[in-house]
Amino acid sequence: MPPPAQQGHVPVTLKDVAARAGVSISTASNALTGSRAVSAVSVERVLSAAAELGYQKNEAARTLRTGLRNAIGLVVPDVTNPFWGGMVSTIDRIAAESGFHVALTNTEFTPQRETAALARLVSRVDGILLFSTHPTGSAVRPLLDLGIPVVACDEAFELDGLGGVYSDNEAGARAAASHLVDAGGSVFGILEGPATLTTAQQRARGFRQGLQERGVLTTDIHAATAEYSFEGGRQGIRRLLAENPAIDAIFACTDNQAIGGIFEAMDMGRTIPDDLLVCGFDDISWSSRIAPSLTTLRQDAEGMATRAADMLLEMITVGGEPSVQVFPVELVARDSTRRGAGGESPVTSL
Amino acid sequence: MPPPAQQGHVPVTLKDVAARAGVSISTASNALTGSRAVSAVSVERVLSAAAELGYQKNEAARTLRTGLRNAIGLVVPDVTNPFWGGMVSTIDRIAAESGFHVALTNTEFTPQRETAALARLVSRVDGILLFSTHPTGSAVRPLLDLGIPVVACDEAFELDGLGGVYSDNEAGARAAASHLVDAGGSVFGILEGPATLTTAQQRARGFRQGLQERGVLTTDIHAATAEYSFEGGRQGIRRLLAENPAIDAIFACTDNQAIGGIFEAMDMGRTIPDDLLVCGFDDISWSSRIAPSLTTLRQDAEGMATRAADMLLEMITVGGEPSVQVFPVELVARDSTRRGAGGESPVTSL
DNA sequence: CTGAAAGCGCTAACAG
DNA sequence: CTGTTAGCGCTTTCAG
Repeated sequence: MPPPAQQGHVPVTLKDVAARAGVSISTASNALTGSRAVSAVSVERVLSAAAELGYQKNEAARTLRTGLRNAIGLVVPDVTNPFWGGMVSTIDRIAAESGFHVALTNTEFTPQRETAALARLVSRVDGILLFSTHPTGSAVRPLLDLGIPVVACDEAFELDGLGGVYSDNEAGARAAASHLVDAGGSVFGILEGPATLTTAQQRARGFRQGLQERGVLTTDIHAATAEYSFEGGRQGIRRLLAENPAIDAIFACTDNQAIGGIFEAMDMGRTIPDDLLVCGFDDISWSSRIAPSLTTLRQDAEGMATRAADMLLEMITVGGEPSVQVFPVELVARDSTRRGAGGESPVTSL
Repeated sequence: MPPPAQQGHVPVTLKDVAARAGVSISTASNALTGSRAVSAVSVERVLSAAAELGYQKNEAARTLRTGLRNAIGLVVPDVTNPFWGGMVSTIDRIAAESGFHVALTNTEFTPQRETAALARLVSRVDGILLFSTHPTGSAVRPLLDLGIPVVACDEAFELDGLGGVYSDNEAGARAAASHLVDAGGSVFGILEGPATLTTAQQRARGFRQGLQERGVLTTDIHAATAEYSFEGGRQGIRRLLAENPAIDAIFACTDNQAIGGIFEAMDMGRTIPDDLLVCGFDDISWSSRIAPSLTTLRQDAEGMATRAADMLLEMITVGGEPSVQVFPVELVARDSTRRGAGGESPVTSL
């Protein structure tokens, strides 16, 4: 009968396992990793020795030797927002399937935390998935020079050697403009996002372009800047409507803003969609739940997260080349822009 | 003039820095870490050499030598749910302040992913914050035996040596019962959670107790099991109301369920709160946004996350003892249980 | 205050 | 198929 399994705080090393199995350290290692042929008997003995001792591979030692950390860094602005939360969930699942773990940093939109996270991650992960809110080359260039694969996601980031996975924000926003004109809008408000966010810039630009194409005059377009949040939307729309009471159609850069805006507008006595049309961007799950349900541009969050994770893992494991991929978005028309008749939710791909 | 800074994929080691600074490796190390007194001149030379070469400390080597990983594992069921998302955000902030990074795993409520995550985390982190949905000692006991600090959070988990941070679920649910009776409920429905979740058990038990204390007969209490999600709530309430149309008050174990339930009930033609009173649990941000706003039991998510992270970091860094801490919850009465007059949102601490 | 050297646990040559 | 051995880069004795 074998002695009792190793307990307590003294770590069990490969040496212990080898000794108990009566083989050399390298045979024990190879039996465990399978990187070299080992006789069935030895494998069996090593495996049971490891199990009896409760052996746990020391990842730090393996990393030091091989240079592989089996970890990816994930830098996002706000996991509380279901748009990013869902992507985090997808990425975590894919990483886990490949045996990678995810080192998460939530920056809360601050450049300091983003920069700090990047610096901290350098020597701890094999690659980084970056949802940047302050895309400065100076923080990312060094990573690339160090040979660390980086894939930017959601927020566009132009840099040589950087992978990218984005939505077609401009096309989506143009479609929003056209849809709001069709729905009966005549004086327009834009709830823009913070200036550092490329998604905010692209969506605002696309929306203006779209209105212009439909012949709307610049004097009938008003804008306010607001945080990418429910509260940001409330405040933004309050300012917008206070300064320009004639506004009868609003485009918000995110659903969170749009929903905050809807609630604020209703509190101000507006009726949606009759007094005010509202269109968001993202299609978070809550958008179809609130009343009135929110017309929005659906991003393929799942698809983008999957592509970004796959691209990064390929860059890490087989030296895959970074590429830039743009995902189409689709207009989901709901009650917030549907005057008169109710009905189903038609979806238009762009 | 010094040669150009090191670029490219060849990693810069401490040896390189020491050579360039003209000091020994140990002096370079001490200059960087400050663990031993070093002359001002040497410090200066080492620091500038490190900066010029773009030196990045190799964390794996440091970990191998010191045994410190400066990482905590965070295992949660669903980051998409703002209740957990918010806690993840808080924990990440606190960890980052102490120089720790967070290895996140999203289990999506599956025991396999939880077990796998725990196994993968053992040799990669200094401690684990566990939001378990399948609290089995067999997965956690080994971690404790290995000397890895573990703090359970949200879902109660009884095990020697395990830290714990929980809400007082029973007291909260009792308060919900009393509140629903006061609000005019007479036939009650419970939207229970999955049986493996201790929060679900505690809340259901507390609610039944509370009803009993108020003299409600067992025959007037009906229950259905549902996932902790919006869709789970929809389905659960549909079954509940189909089988027991007399139900006029519902207690859901989570706000997500409650909100799904409200929407489903309204789709079924019920008016809330007049036909049906609804009370949730959590107080996620959306609960105050929907119409009718949701009466619920507010958990101190921020406080719990802070306490859990602090406790874990103390256990890791100064050998702090694990303890079990229960946070009070408070009833937030809103429109979903307020028949007749509208008004503000009174809050009752328990 | 500084340097030389040991060694953390593992993998991957390099011999058998 | 197996064993011996040389480090991966760092921190930390141990000697000056």
